[in-house]
Amino acid sequence: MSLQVGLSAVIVAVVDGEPHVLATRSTGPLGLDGLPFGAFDPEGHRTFEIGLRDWVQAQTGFELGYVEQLYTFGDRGRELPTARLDNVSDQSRIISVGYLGLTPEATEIGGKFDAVWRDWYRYFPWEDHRDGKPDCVASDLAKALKDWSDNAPSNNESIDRWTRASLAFGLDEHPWIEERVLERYELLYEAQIVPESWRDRGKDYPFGLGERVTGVQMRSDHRRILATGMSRIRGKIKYRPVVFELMATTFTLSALQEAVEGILGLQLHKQNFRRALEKARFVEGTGQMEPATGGRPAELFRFRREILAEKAALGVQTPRRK
Amino acid sequence: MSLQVGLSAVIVAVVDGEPHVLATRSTGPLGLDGLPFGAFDPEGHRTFEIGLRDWVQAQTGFELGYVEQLYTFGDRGRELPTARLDNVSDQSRIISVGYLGLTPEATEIGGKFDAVWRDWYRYFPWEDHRDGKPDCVASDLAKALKDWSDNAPSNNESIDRWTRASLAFGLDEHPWIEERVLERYELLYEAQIVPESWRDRGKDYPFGLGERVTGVQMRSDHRRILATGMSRIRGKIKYRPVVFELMATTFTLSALQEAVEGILGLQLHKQNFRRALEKARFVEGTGQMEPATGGRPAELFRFRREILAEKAALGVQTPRRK
DNA sequence: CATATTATACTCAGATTGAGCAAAAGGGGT
DNA sequence: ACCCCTTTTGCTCAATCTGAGTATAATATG
Repeated sequence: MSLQVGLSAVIVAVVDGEPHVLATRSTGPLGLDGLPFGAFDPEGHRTFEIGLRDWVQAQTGFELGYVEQLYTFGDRGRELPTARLDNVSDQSRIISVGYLGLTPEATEIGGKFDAVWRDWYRYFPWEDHRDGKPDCVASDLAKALKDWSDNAPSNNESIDRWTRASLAFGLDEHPWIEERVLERYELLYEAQIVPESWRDRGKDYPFGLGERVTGVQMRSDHRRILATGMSRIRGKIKYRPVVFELMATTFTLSALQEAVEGILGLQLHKQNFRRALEKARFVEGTGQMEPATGGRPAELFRFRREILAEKAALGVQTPRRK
Repeated sequence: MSLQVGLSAVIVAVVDGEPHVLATRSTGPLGLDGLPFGAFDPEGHRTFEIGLRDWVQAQTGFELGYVEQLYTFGDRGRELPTARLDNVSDQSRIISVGYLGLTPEATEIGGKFDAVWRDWYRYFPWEDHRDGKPDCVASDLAKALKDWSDNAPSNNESIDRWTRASLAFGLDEHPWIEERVLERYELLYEAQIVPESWRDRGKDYPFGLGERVTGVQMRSDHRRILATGMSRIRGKIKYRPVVFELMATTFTLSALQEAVEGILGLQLHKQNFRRALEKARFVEGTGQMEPATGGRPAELFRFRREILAEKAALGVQTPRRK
């Protein structure tokens, strides 16, 4: 039997401190959002990455900068029977190679590719802890997960479910671990709290929980791929200076901090964040000032790209506030 | 055009502090070592991981424990024209999904699958820095890389080459960064120091450097996949407690340290290594003793698997000695 | 019973981290 | 001009962690 291979892309940009992803809009019968997705053409492209760049370029008009492979999804169980993916016949498609791309600017999208930038918390409202634990976690999801645990077939299973849920979502005194985005989404999928769980089995979604709680669903397994991308970037930001791929050539330290905070969904301690930046020698001041801060003008900084080569080149530290 | 998808596995075990990988022995006309490799059968297996487990089980008789996806290789440029891969016709093969598997014991291999455990430094002699920088790096490879830099077409290119080489291999005062295994291998490939570079272009290997310096080659791009696996495990060991997947249920702290040292190719500071283990509460003593240490008997410890769930569950810290 | 060998315990200075306070430099209104 | 608000930037301090070294304990060996 033959397989077709698709490429899917999680393309991230930060707009005013809010992380956005490039999403394809509401096509097909179900009218769901999706990620940019295209077939990989082994004739035309020597590598996946070249294929991806070409195809994003052709369809959205902008050039990808930083790109890394995320994961290869080959799980037949997760397929959406009703999905119609461009250029890929459902019969043979099994595999999609996910990529993460980071761009410094959310260029407006033109061309035939009907894509828009969307706040990524639209799909994952429970992931934004910048103003403390959001209500949707603290009450609605906690309750739904509790129900799921209580309705387990055995007592052991019940305990196991609640242990996993409370660890993943930072309930019952457990700390919130921001990079476990995928783990949380998969738990919600397993607990059938998220509409995809029902849709993939051809059933109607029975819950009363709205998008405010469960987030906006995506077609096929795209929300899972997005979760993988978010996990990756949240983890990587701590040990590789990848944030700078999301910034313009110059930026204020506050803007940089807001970008990191947006990605992590957490607030950071300003003074310590800056101290860590200085110690790692990631940035250097340009004499210029940015006056429109609303207070004292801020100096504009630039990323010292040389540091990527120098020594260990660790990531940005993320000292939690409070 | 259709593609075939193969699964390749980097399966690691530590024998007496020496990391080993499962290799397939010298089949085919060239008589090269390779990694276990099999076609992915989308009909028979719902996921890659299930497929991999099944097929390793069937061919070697043992059960994989910890498994994670490494990377998907789809690079046509790296293909070996003369390779003959079992069950996969060369015509259509482009993609292979690499997996990393960790097992606590190097079970002897039986069955039709002609596999052996091999010290992984056999393929990467320059990666073992447990007794300081090895000669093959300090002299032979440094010289070969210097030649490659000097023979660059332009002066800029020459500087760029040497910068990359000295950074990757820790020359000229740069520190050795153990997890950059893949980067180093790819540099040697690019610099045509490694036999694969010539073989893949259908030429004979012209150098006088022996296997003591360039390591033992593998068929197709398997040495690159192995390098990817080594990079992954060397990086991950620091932020996830994966070493324990390589240990039996009980072990002495020295054996644990030797395993980590073997993986990283570095020596660690014993006291500080233990202090870090204690602080993270990764292990707990069983009252039992291991008498055959050659000196004072050592207590046998066990991994506290609960910690995987608890809090952040960081990795083992790796305080360098000297 | 001394010696070699390995395991384990303890100490200490320097660096790093978490947290908070204080001053500086703008804008806007009165 | 002056006060108030806001944001940037500079500085301090205690608690903890890290790197490195020293000392002692428990075996086997000759």
